[in-house]
Amino acid sequence: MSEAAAAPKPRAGRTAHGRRKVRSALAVAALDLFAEQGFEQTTVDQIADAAGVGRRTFFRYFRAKEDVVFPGHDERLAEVVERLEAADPTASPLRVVGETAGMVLEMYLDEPEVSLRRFELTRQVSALRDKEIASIDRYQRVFARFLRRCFSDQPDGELHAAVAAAAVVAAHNHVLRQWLRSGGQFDARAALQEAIGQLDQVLSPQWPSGGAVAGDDSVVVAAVRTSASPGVVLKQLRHSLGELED
Amino acid sequence: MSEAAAAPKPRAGRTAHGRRKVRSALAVAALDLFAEQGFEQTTVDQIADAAGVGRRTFFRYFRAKEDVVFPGHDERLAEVVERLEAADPTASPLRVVGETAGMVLEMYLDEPEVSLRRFELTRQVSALRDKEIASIDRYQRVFARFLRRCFSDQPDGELHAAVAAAAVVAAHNHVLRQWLRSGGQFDARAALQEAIGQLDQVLSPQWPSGGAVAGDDSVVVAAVRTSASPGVVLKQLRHSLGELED
DNA sequence: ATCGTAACGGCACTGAGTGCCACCGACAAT
DNA sequence: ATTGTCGGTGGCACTCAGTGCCGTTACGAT
Repeated sequence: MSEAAAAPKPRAGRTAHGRRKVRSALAVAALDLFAEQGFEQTTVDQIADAAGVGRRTFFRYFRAKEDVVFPGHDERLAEVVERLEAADPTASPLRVVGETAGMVLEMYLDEPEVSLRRFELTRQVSALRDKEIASIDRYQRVFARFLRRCFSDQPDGELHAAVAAAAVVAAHNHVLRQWLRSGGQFDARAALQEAIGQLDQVLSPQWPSGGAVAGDDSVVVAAVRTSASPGVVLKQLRHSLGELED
Repeated sequence: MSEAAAAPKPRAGRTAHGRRKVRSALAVAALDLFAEQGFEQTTVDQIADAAGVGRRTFFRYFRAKEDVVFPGHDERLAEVVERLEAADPTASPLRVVGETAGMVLEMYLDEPEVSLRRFELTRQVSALRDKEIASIDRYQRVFARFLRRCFSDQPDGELHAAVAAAAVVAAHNHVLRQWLRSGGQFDARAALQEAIGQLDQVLSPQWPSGGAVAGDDSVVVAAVRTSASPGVVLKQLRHSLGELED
C-alpha cells in the first residue's frame, strides 16, 4: 500500500513542522499497535516500521518505549514551574496550586480520545502506570516546593505543604478518573473547582495565617439546624476540635 | 549444620533458611556494588558473582535488578491489606489508616542502615525513585479503598477518601524523609503520631456518622474552646451537617 | 550550483530478562 | 546402601530495549 503519510522516504525532521509530523506519526502508530496487540508484545521495530522511519529514529524522538505514551508531561511540568513562579503572592497559595492543577487537567481534557486510550493502556500495563505515577509525583513535588515557600513562616509549614500538595493532586486525580471513567462526559473542571474550594477551606486557614486572630482561649458558639441529635453533634464537634479535655 | 558460609559451592536454596541466606547475600552484594560503582554501572552478572551464585539464580530471587533494593514492599502491602480488613470498625478510619502507615514506617525504622543506603540510592537513581514511588502509591491505593468503604455513605465520600489517603501518605513520607535526612536521629514515630492527629482533626469528622435520630427541626447549639477561628468552625460545622439550605 | 549541516538509516554492541534443559544435591522409600 | 524422585541451580541461547558510531543524504543557506 502506498503511504499517504508524512515521511515515506524523504527527510522530514529538518523543519520543526516536519519533526512534529514524525513524532505524531510515531505516537499514532504506537498507540494503534499497543491497542491491537498489547504493549509488551509490540516491539520498537514494529512501531518504527509502521511510522515509516528507522528504528534508530524512534529513540531520537522518544527516550524509551514507554515515553511514546506520554508525549506532554515534560513540557507541562515546565509550564507549571513557570506559572507557579509568576503566581500572585497575595492570592491563597492553595488556590494557586489548585488552578495550576486545573491547567494540568486541561491537558487531558484537550485531547479526550488520546487521554482515554492512554487511560485504557495504563490500566492494563503496570510499567506504564508506574511511569505515569512518577510523572504525577513530579507535579506534586513542584507543588510542595511552592507551598513550602509560602508556608515557611508557619509551624509545621513543611508538613503542611507536603500534605496540601498531596491533597490537591489527589483531588485532581480523582476528578480526572471520574472524567475518564465517564468517557469524557463528566464536568471535571467544575468538580475540581469545587474540590479545591473545599480543600482551601479545610487546609488553608488551619493555623493563624490571614486574619483569624484568636487566642487559645476563645470560645466559639455555633448554632445550626440539623436532623442529628444534639448529643451526636456535640460529640462530633468535640472530636473535631481535637478531643480537648472537657 | 552444614556450611557456615552463605553459598560457596553447594546447593543452598533447598531449605527455607538456605533461601533466605541466598537472598540476603544477593541483596548485600548488590547494595555494596551499587554504593561502590553506581546502579547502572553494576551488572547483574557482577552481583551474582559476588554472591557466589549464577546469574540466572539472581532472577529467581528478584524479578528485576531494581527489586533487589526493595526487598519488603510486597509482603508489607499484604500485611497492610490484612490489617485494614481486620480493623476495628468503630475506630476513626483516619486513625486506623494512620496507624497502618505507622506500621509501614516501622519497616524503615527497623533497619536504619538499609533504609539509609536505599535512600541514598533512590536520591541518585531515577529508575529506583520511580519504583519506590510506585510502591508507595500501592499503599495509598489500599488506604483509599479502605477509606472509600468507610465514607461510602457520605457525600463526596470518594473524593474524601482519596484526599485523606493522600494526606496520610504525604505525612508518612514527610516524617520518613526527615528521619532519613537526620541520619536516623529524628523521632519519626512521634512526629507521625502528631501529624496523624492533626489530619484526623481536620479531615475525619466532616460528616455525622453515628446514629443521628431526632426530628428535623431541632436546633443544636454547641460551645467549645478551640484555637481555630469561629468562621472556620461554623463553615466546617455547616458543611458537616450536609450543606443544609438555610 | 555548491557547500555545510544535521537528521537519518543501519550496524554493532551491551545488558536486562526469559525459556529451556541438563545437572546434582537432598530426601524418601525400599 | 541403592534407587528414584524432586526441585533448586547453572548455563546456554535468545529476544528486545537502548546506545554509540558512522557513512549517507536531503535540505537549507550562501
